[in-house]
Order: sequence, then structure tokens, then C-alpha cells
Amino acid sequence: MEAQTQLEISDAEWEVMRVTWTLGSVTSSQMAEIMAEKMGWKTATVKTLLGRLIKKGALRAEKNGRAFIYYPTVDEQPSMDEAVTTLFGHLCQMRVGQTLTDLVDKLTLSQNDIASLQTVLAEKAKTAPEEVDCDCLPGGVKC
Amino acid sequence: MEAQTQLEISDAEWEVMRVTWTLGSVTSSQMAEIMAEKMGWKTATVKTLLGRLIKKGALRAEKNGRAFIYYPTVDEQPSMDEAVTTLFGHLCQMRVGQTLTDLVDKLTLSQNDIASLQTVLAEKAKTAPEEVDCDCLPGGVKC
DNA sequence: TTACACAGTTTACATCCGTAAACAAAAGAT
DNA sequence: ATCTTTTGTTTACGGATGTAAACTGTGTAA
Repeated sequence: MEAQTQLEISDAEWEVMRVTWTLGSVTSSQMAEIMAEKMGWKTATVKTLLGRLIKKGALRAEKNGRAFIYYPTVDEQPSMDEAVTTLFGHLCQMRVGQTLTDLVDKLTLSQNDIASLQTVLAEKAKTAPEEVDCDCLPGGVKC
Repeated sequence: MEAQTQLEISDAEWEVMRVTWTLGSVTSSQMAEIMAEKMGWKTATVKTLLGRLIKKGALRAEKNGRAFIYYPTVDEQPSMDEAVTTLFGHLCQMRVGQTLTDLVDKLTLSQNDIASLQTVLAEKAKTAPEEVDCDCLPGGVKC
């Protein structure tokens, strides 16, 4: 079967997904209220985004009387992982390390997050190469 | 003065920037040749992208006889940092730690990259909170 | 000088995105 | 049995993007 074609969720749509993921399920009126406060969007805008997410298959709607209740059809963590992995995949591999360091320096991480990262890093250190080459030019041209 | 308004560089444009950053300067014919191999793009496509990047101010063109030589006007590392920071800023803050861990697990990092990360993490651990709250809903609603 | 080959500039064009208004159907209020 | 409110569907519309062809000016080879 076809592996779920990378559903492209746009920035605005992503905000709708975040709320849905957090609440587990939402009605459009609920979402409209939340987005009005969080993003300053009109109800019409929210309706459009919900519709597009349904069409893209990122949300599922279950009829409940007059209206629908919306549920996410994709999980949050995998979606986040994919978004991040895709971005890093488009960056110069020689510089992802520095980029990551700069990022970690700015982010707020919990004690547990830090511990997990340290564990993963310690493990990676065992087999990490001395250096990573730039991959911005085709055919492994010197950089 | 106006702080350089976040120049939005699209995915396709980003590929052109990577090559320019790596080479320091390029002619359009050079870029066309490289992108034909790396991305399978027609010369016309490359011309369009170079033009758009000039217009956006990400590249600068210096006349050299009949043609131009293109130079980046923004640096690579800051651009990468910004792209990454922006993405993470749109993710549930409660989950960025896990996301980062998943990412690091997949990336290829050099020994030095790992060492740098470990240093930053050790420092952060000193003041890191026990946990980070979800910020997907407005007004700090419970999650 | 004359025609050719590059390099840059314009135009093209379908699709996606952000942001909504307009319209329609159905449920509830009177 | 209507009028109104709620909720979903259709239409809108300018700008960004990916992808490129067409047009133009000008050194260059003949």
C-alpha cells in the first residue's frame, strides 16, 4: 500500500493541529474561540483551515448532532520529528552540529530532557566521526 | 535603522544559497551547471531563483564583463540558526526536548559537535526547570 | 559588420497559503 | 410554521512558490 504521502501541513494549519493534539478532540466553535484569542483569527479562517486539514487527512470529523467533532489522525510527536528532520535534512550537514548547539543554548529544556540528550550523545560519541563533510555541492565536490 | 526584515528564503531558493555560501561566489552559468546536476533544474529555473534572491536581498550581484558574479549578503550559520529557531518556536514547548533527542539520535555529528553539545547541556542543567509546560493553548490553559 | 551565443529580464502559470466573506442546510426558538 | 442561529461548504483574492519559456541586449566569432 501507499505510505501516507507526506501530508504537508502549513504554518497556519499547524497551529490548528497543536490545539487539536492538546485537547484530543474539538468542535469548530471551540477551535474558533481558541484561535480568536491565540491568533486573532476570524471564525471563517478557522473553518477554512479545519476544512483543509480534513481534506489533507490530518484531521478526521465525526458527526455529533448538528456539528462535527474533530480528531487528529496523525500523532504529534511523529509529526514534530518529521518536520524537524526534514528541515535539518536541507541544511549543510557540516554545520548541523553548530546549529544544534546554538539551538540548545536558546531552548528551555527540562532536567529530564537534558538527561535524555546526554544519554543519546554519550552513546553517539562512541561511533561519531572526527568530522562531517559539507554536502552542499553535488558529487561530493571539495568544499 | 531597520533591522533586516526576516528575508523569507523558500526551499528552492535555499538550495541556491547553500551553493553560493559554499563557493563564496558564483556565476549564473556555474550555478546552472551545479543545479542541473544536484536538482535537475533547467537553466531558466536557476535564473529565476537567482533573480528572486537578488530582489529579496539575500544575494548581491557584481558586474563582471557581460555577466555578473553573485555573492551572498547574509551569512550561512545565522541563517541556519534562524530557520531552526523559527521552526522550534512553532512547536509545543513541552515536546521540544523529546523532539531534539529524536533528532540528535538520527543526525551524524562529529566528535567536536558532540563535545560542544555536552558542554552546553551541562551548563544548562544547572538552571534547567524540572519540567516545561505545553504552550499550545492560549492563556496558559492546563494541558 | 553580421549573425550567434550567453546572460539577464519579463512573462507564464498552476498550486499553495493566509485570510475571509458569502451561501446553504439544519436545528432550535417563538 | 417561520425566523434565527449555528455550522459546514463554496467562492474569493492577492501574494508566494516551483518551474520554466520567451524576449532582449551585447560581446564574440566569422
